[in-house]
Amino acid sequence: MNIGDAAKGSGVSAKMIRYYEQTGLIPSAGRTISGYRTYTGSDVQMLRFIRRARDLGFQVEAIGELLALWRDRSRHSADVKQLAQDQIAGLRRKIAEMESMVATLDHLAQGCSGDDRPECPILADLEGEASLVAPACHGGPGFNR
Amino acid sequence: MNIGDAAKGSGVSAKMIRYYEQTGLIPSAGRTISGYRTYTGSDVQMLRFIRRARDLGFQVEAIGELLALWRDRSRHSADVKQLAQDQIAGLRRKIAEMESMVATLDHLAQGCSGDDRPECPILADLEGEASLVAPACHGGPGFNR
DNA sequence: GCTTGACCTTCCCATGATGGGAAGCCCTAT
DNA sequence: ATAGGGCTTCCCATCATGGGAAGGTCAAGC
Repeated sequence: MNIGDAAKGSGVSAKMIRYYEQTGLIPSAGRTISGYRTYTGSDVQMLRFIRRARDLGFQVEAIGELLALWRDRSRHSADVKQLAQDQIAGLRRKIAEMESMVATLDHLAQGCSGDDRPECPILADLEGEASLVAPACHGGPGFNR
Repeated sequence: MNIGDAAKGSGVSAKMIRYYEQTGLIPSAGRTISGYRTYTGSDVQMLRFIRRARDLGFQVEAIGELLALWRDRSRHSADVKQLAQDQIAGLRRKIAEMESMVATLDHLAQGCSGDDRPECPILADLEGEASLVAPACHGGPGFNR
């Protein structure tokens, strides 16, 4: 089948299939005499594997390792598990970062009247007036006055 | 002061200061006769504002809006709050996505023996065998054998 | 057979925020 | 005057993805 069908069948765009080939994530596809790439059912399965891994947030580099393990019948599941756990750890780290941002923003937004007055603890905080909770102040530390 | 001092004082790299100028986020800095950019204390304060906003995950485009509101003395705090809440919503959406990935991965990893055997529900899932929990197949659940 | 439209190819460019590095000018302290 | 560090611009790279142009190919319908 042609690249368009492989794309439809796998959920990976034709652009990305070519990109994956170019970067070596997947082997070069066969070609027709006229130069069209050809794909088999198992190629589509591999592409679907890749798409699922992407959906789980794996970087392309890690997907390369996953594919290698997938193809290796004498793999140790411990190696796969390790990749998954690294991925989990990375995601948890990013989640924690973002949760910290949300906490700060939420805190600041709650202190903001949100009406037509200009005073705003959010801007005051960004300005670096004081700590996270810096009230609209403009006159020194207001948070324990 | 020169760009290096502004960078040190604000926590924004010289590279990024030039980039922000180039993209119009900040106005063009003054120049000495010989072409060096010059910065004032309030420029540094603006840069610090930008860096804090970045630390809260705001995209540069949103920071432009925040800066405009910051400079606008007749702003309505409601507009600032709206930006903050949009940011919170965006972060929460990404967090939810990642949490879903973690949940799936965690689930799969727990079903993986993680030893020297090749069977692995993680790969089986990526392969698209069945549902999230697809056990190492060819013979039923292996992880509680 | 020829046309048409859909598909394929390669190549270049763009994203967003950031860094690296080179070539060359400037400034200051010795 | 010379050395060193800082500044300038310009180009390139990241990472995964898409857009689009120019041109070749294929299959269906007339």
